[in-house]
Amino acid sequence: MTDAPYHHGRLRVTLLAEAEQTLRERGIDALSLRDLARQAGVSHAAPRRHFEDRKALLDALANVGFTRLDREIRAAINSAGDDFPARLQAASTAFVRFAARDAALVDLMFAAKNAGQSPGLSEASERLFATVGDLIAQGQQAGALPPRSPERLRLLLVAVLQGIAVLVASGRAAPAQADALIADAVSLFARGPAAEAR
Amino acid sequence: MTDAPYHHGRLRVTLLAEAEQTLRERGIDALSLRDLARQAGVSHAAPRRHFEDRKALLDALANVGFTRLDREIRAAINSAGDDFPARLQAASTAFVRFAARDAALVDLMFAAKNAGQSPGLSEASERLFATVGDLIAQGQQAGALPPRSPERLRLLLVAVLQGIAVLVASGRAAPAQADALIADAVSLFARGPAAEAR
DNA sequence: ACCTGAACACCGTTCAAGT
DNA sequence: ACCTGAACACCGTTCAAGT
Repeated sequence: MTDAPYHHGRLRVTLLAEAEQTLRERGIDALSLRDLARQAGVSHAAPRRHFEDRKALLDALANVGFTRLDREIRAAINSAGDDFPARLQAASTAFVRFAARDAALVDLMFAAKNAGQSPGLSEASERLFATVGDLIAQGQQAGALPPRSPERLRLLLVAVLQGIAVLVASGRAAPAQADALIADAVSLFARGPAAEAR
Repeated sequence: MTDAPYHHGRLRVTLLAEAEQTLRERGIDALSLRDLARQAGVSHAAPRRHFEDRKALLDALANVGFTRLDREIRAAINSAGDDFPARLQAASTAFVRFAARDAALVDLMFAAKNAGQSPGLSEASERLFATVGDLIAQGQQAGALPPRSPERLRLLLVAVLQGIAVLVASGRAAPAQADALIADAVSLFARGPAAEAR
């Protein structure tokens, strides 16, 4: 919050931080480059230097989202001990918590239009996927998962986690239900439904 | 395509059909009320009679999406015979096919901002959820699913299906991978991973 | 290298008026 | 009941010009 004019790299960081907050509090429709510039006390054409267009800002936001989600999931896994189901549950809970807090950001991160798009974005999402892959590998080493096709297991786990997260983010599953959902997903994944009721 | 002026209910249907096509071919950013009006040969203020604002049009689109997805999944289930895994796979495949064809529409349908919103929208999505619930009930009656907590199983299945669909829609899973994903999900769900490799 | 200010085309929304 | 046309405020994007 210095009074000095925005120079160096300050504006980019400032715009991104403002955008994150606006996205969280008022949704993606309220996100305009001109408004962000106004908030930053800068002319409406200034953001252009740091984000080529609106889409570039959105990509950068999704990027930040993937990086932060990856960090939070890693932290959750690392503080969950050695037990595989416990680690899986910790990762799932971190994902759901993230989705509940930043629902609009999750929309952005998994939007279809970001298919094979910007390399920076796919790089960030691939780091998250790699973290899930590591978790799968650990589960297989611990004998908690079948030893075949880690790639397919990884995709399936990502699908389950993302599916639960979106259900929570869109309000179709209440936070209370989310815990039960996670528990079911974990037991399904780590031991199969056979362990649950057969 | 009559030459008569747009009256009666024709304009609403026309606008919706145009919007569906634009959404599919050019994405949600290309969807503007003014442009739709232009395509329909009508003044830019005319759509207002049928859609109060842009959000109302988007809600209607999501509504159409849920209704159509439900219909396609029902059809797939009904033509898949009596075997539960076969029905589950047919439903999953129909979902993925829908997502691959209408990726942007799927984004819209499961967007976070449609939380507890318009009653019409939640009604349409609940019909889809009910179809999944029926499938779960069939699976339990056939003894292919554990007899407890059908509600939780339903939510979990919706999460898995939606997760796979979004992975496909966003290009993070190739159509070829989607089949393997579905097969894994089906075997995980219908028999547990224990049946796969243990 | 970074930002400003004017300009352009486009948009959503509103409203008095037409048929 | 449904549509038109003008109007308003806002937006993304471009570009010559400033520091």
